[in-house]
Amino acid sequence: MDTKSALLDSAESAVRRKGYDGFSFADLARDVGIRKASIHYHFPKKEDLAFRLIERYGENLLKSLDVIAAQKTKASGQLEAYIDVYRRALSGCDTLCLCVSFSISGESLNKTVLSEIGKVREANIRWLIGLFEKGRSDSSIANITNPAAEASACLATVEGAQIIARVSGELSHFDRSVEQLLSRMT
Amino acid sequence: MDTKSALLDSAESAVRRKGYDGFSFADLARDVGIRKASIHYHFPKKEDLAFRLIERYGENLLKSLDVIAAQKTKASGQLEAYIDVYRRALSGCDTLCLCVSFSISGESLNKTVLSEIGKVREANIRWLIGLFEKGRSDSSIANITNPAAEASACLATVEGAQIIARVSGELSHFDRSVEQLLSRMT
DNA sequence: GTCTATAGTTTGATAGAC
DNA sequence: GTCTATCAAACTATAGAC
Repeated sequence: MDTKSALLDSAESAVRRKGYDGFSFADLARDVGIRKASIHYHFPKKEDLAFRLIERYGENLLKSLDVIAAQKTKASGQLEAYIDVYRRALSGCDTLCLCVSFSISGESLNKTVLSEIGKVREANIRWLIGLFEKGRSDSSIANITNPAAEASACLATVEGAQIIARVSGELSHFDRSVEQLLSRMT
Repeated sequence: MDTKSALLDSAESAVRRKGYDGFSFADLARDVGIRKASIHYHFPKKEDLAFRLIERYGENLLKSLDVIAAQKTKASGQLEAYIDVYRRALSGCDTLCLCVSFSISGESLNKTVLSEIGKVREANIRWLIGLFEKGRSDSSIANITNPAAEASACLATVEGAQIIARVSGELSHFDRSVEQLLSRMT
């Protein structure tokens, strides 16, 4: 594994565990096994690291969504898989999704990073709208009248469910929060 | 206003705007108009401040919920008012609810503080379960089969909706996320 | 690419005068 | 209760050797 990728992996985990203001180059250096000054060769400023983190996160998320769309034919199965992405991202209630973690430290991030977070979220919502439109057509999800509202509510619910599980340390709290959503599948 | 309350007000706003790791005693001192060393007279350690913050937050939340329960007779009206508490807490997409902000910095908080956050959330959920039980009895909210699942989903949704609005800077994103929830009122 | 060395800030916290 | 003065530790970042 190249150092740059190792730094990104370690940083992503740290941000999702502790927030952007909660992790330092010292943590990163210790984790990857180089000196903290060396980090600046790969990412001159902490902001450069932040930008690359959210950019890579967006790329990976889109890939995951593509895989789901390719593997599951029914909307209900796609929704199930989508929720499981957020469930697994908790990894033992230790880490939140990167967007959620970044959202709290908004004042420490520059406009470029914030705008990239917005783009990722929009792509996410767009995919969800497609999902709920499909759910309305194939009738695999009950009571869909407004796919756009469903998409926003769904994203809010899985992100909020992560937060509740994270602070309580109970994965069952995540499951309880999304139970309603899953119960609409036919 | 006594200094201690002024410090708590300033600190609460700061945590909700920037997270626990994102605000410093220097910010606080500047805002309240005393020297940062003086803060330690009121709160010896930053953790003492954090604990009093979440404790006070819990007290205020319970008071708000009591007022809602006293003023609104129908469950639908109470749900509307509940969602509005979280909407107003955003205050121009500048501040999250304290529980959400604290959740991200979990690793910087001691067990006492984390446990208090848990208690506040449990009281919140308990109140919501009562609300949805009432909604099932008075039929002012549609399709309630499981009040406990509804309560967890509702809390997750309003918290997630706050995050989405916060990072996008658009209050309309909050409204879109809770639209689904509000559309079930009769 | 990674290192040592170091600059320059900022952090939470303490001691002691008033 | 609030102040000045100060501390040790942590922080991001840079310069220059290898």
